[in-house]
Amino acid sequence: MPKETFFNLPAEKRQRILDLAIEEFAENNYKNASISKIVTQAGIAKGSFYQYFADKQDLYLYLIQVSSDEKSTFLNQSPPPETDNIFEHIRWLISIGLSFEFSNPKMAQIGYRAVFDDAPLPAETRQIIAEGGLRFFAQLVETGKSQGTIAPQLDSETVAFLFNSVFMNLGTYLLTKFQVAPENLLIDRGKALDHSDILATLEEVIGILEQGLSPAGHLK
Amino acid sequence: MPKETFFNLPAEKRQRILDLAIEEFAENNYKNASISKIVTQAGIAKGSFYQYFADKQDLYLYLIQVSSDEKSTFLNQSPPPETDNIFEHIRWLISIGLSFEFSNPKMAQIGYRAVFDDAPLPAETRQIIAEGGLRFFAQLVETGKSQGTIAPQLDSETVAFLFNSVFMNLGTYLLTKFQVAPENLLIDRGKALDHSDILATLEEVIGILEQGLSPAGHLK
DNA sequence: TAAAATTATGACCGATCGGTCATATGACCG
DNA sequence: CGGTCATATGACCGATCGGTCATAATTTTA
Repeated sequence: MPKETFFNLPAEKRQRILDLAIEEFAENNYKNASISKIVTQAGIAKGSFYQYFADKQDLYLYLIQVSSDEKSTFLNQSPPPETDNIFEHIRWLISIGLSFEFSNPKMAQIGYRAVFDDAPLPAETRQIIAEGGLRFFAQLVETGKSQGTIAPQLDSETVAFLFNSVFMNLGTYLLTKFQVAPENLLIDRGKALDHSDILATLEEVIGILEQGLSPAGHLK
Repeated sequence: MPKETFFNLPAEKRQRILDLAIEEFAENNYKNASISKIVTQAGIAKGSFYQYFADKQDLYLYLIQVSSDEKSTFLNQSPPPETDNIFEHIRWLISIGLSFEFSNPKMAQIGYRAVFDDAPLPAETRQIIAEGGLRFFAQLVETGKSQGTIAPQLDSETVAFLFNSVFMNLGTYLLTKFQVAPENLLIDRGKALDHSDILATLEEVIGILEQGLSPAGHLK
């Protein structure tokens, strides 16, 4: 947690530091992200930074939290679908996740790094994040099996891995495929996904998985 | 390319340096991989290293080449299947790729990093590697469409992305899922994939994709 | 064996890093 | 005004990095 001094800062200055920190940690892994660079670009003294944060990790964990909070607000903006079909549920989840990634690509990037990097997360937190994706999808798969939308003889863990692999990179893929400029995102905050071509691609991917996992074809 | 001095070294010493370098670059990205650490562990003077290699990048590019050569020998060890079905072809390709990854996990890791890291590859080389996976799969998808094994209305680029995402991480997933110990790999060099449970999982993943992409269910 | 060529060495360099600290600045209060 | 207290500063520290170079040790050649 940042020190009180940081929160006493003029909002503009505080935000400038935060923005530069987000950019630095989005572009570099934990070790390579440079405090020196942040303070130089922010136009503050090195010593000032350490009046705001205990150390590098303090800043990093704060960024993780800010990023997580931001994503939560996205999830609360639109209600979950009422259907029981897990693929409907995934459609909803992923499209919200994409909205977040499209309007906060840097924050999303920090989140990804948190999973794969050498980041100094508390062991507990790291475990939760790392297994979170797989566990979460594994749970969905179980539900899908009991609904009859996923072939029961498939290995749940493997299917969860499949989901995880695909959706992990989908945001970045769509960003490059449709050449979405960051400016457009900030304006449309949360509405960027209204582009029908993006949604169509998402639909295609989920459709392939839905058909591939359906019990119909897996009658050995 | 290493200097002649490096190749004049006693084979044992040369290999020791190479092994430590492979380990260092497998565990760290380019910037964090430390020459100082390598020479310390190898028991040679810093200056000696620079008698063998022009600089850090020289060593790195050599590792990439060694890794690439090693994988080539794997591909030449077993002949491609005679079938025209691209899923058969993928089965063959991926199982060979897994053989390589299972018996040379560190080299494979260096290859992955080459795609995602900030590695100082010649722009040309980087482009080839980065787009290689996608382009390659996209070509396969086109073939699959003309064979009638992939629904023609699907976006080839998106399907290629799907393949790429899944197979990119499959090796690591299988390594952890089946807790394969590195020692076993080195002994069985290339035979590690004989474990039927591993092959069964690979089969499951390809089966899901094959069914998901088949034209049968995509009749809109 | 003496000269020449090759290889090995580690102190040293400048740059960068995260982090510290004595000191300066300036706002607020009595 | 004087005093207090939060904030700002940047020189400085030790560690690590990639890379250099004069010199020493060793091997090869004549």
